[in-house]
Amino acid sequence: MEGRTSFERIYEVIAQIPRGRVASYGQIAELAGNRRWARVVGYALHAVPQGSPLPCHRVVTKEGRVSAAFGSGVCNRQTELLKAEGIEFTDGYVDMKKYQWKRRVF
DNA sequence: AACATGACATAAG
DNA sequence: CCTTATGCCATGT
Repeated sequence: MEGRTSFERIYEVIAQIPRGRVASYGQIAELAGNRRWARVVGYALHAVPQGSPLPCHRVVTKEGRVSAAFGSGVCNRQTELLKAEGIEFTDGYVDMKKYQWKRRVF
């Protein structure tokens, strides 16, 4: 059933990000099915309503930097939230080597 | 229905 | 390191 749109798949992936971990847009896109959906991932997150259980604050750019347009969105304290989860920031960047989420194969 | 915009990533110069 | 170009999908006008 392809009734699921890219958004749905993307939301599924994001919802699976464990606490204390971060994932890049490209990674989510790849896990969702296509690595070129990175842009769609961003748009999907932008379309996420405030009451959504999606940990949108755990989504960062591949550089480990918080997206620029986050201030006007849902979680304007993304960095703070991540810090609260135990993620360390260096000069505003996250150490992706340490904190990038690796999807476990169940 | 067509065009433009947007929370990105990658390749090329 | 920076800029430009391309890919992808949904939304708004």
